Amino acid sequence: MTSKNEIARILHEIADLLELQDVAFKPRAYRAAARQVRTTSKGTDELDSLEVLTAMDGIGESIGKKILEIIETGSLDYLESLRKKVPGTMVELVKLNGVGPKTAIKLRRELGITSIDQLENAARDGKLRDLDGLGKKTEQNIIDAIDFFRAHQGRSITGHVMDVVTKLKENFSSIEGVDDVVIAGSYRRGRATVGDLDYVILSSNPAIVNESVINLNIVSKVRAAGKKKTSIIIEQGLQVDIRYFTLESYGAALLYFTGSKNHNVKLRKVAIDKGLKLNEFGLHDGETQERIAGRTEKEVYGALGMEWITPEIREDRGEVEAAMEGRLPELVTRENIKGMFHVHTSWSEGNDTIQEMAVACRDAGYEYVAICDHAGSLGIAGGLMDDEIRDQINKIHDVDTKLDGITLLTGIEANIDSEGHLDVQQEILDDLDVVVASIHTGFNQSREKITERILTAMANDAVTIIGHPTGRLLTKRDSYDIDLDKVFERAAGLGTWMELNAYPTRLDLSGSNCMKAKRAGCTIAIGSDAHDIAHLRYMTLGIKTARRGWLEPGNVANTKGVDELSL
DNA sequence: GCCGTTTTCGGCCCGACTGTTTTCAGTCG
Ligand SMILES: Nc1nc2c(ncn2[C@H]2C[C@H](O)[C@@H](COP(=O)(O)OP(=O)(O)OP(=O)(O)O)O2)c(=O)[nH]1
Ligand SMILES: [Mg+2]
Ligand SMILES: [Mg+2]
Ligand SMILES: [Zn+2]
Repeated sequence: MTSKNEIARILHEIADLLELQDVAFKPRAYRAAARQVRTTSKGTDELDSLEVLTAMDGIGESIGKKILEIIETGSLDYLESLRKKVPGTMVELVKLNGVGPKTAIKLRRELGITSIDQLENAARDGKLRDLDGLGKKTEQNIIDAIDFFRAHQGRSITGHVMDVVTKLKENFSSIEGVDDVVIAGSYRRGRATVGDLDYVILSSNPAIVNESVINLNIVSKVRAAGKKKTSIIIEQGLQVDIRYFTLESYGAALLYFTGSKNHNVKLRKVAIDKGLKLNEFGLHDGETQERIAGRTEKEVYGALGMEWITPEIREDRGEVEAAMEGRLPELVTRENIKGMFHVHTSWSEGNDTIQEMAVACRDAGYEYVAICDHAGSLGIAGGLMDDEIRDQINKIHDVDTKLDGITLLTGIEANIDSEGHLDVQQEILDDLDVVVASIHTGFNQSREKITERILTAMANDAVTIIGHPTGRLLTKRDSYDIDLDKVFERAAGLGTWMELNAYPTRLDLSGSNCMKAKRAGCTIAIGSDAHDIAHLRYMTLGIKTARRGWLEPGNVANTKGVDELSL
């Protein structure tokens, strides 16, 4: 059976191909439908009737029937016919900065160009400058865009840019005439990866400030620089977008630049329905254009009839409706987090001793920490063999007795083998407080097989947490193929916790998967997976991800006190 | 292609910057 992700991928591809034929509005409709399919809490097997499908927002008769065809036959005639009309490589073209659907279509029509390689040859041969609407500058811009695309494509891991974000803020703040600097965009929303960094700068003299900004020595390229916004490239090809605003617009500006785009569009529709107009300068009367709100985000939301919405959930996934009806959830916060699961020490491949890790957790304000080093029977490098785990249990008890102010829990990160069994003696597992069971091998097994491995692992009473349940490594490796709906349902029944692994390259479960897990009735344990005390700070990413999944304190195991854990 | 407590047809968010153009299209945020 075709998975929801695969159906969504097909709908996306249709949108891309339609866009490259200059079809209006349909691409948006297909993308909206794809989003619905990807995020629905219904299982694929429930999507087998037109009634169910068309009941979903953004899915009508036409797309509904196409989804049915995909589910029933595994393919889609409409997609095949589109693929015949538009070469697949053409979607590369619009990934280039400055090249959109109109240009791509023109390039194909006038010069037969359908790939980046062909475009590069034509540009270097000076063939683009004579096209209607293009010129020498555009030709050079396209050459630059191709170079840039090849050198640095892709998004950045949020945990890896945290220091850059702080440094930039300091840089901008120290410029004469800058009154405030706020990081907005996907970073403020707490996404696991960011496409760029977006800053709102408060200033009554943007012209002078902008001059200083583009002359900072961190700037490697100025993409665009105008009176109200500027876009620069800094180290490693990271793009930084800046918008300048004044106080009366500051809230509306933050709202706009924090996004998401879908959230913005939804708010603007709400405004229209009320006879108003929302832009980044404020909320305005539709007729007189008089400003109604704009100084703070709260003021704008309020004037639209809503409570203030926390940035992490501004994704148009029901938060606008919830805010209008006054039923926004109270999301988990750092203050709610009492304990730390899943840290590594020098006993396996961590950098710090049990004692050092425990002290760092205590000083960070946690009441307990579960030491969960790698088990090694499956050949995991640096992992502990059974006798070493026994020794470590004694050591952990030892440190726990001697150290005040924090409780140490014994634990292990055991490996789920290709049959779903764990690579640690059952007797030991039964003794441990916290058993994290993770898949570290056999990623290429079938969806059925991998799902079955996890279900088998969960059937083991000793297992507390399923570690990084999808196995994704951000920007490196996709998740293995797994039926999460099934896993969540079983986990909810058994009381097994799902990990939200807070390590920057994982953040697994993702926010949207946390949301599904919550709806299924699961408890989520935020695991730091720290291999060094310096990694403990990444818990903030884990908490933001949990908030993105609409998790409330009651959904998160770490909010329990050590006596309430019932391990 | 989807949608509708003002609509079943006619909208679909709104604005800044660039490069090309003699008044604005295209792209991007
Ligand atoms: N109203 C409106 N706002 C937009 C649009 N595109 C972007 N924005 C706003 C919302 C975005 O969060 C914000 C920054 O744009 P970005 O392209 O940097 O997106 P964002 O940071 O959300 O994601 P990213 O990780 O950078 O890909 O600008 C748009 O088409 N319409
Ligand atoms: Mg951004
Ligand atoms: Mg941006
Ligand atoms: Zn692991």
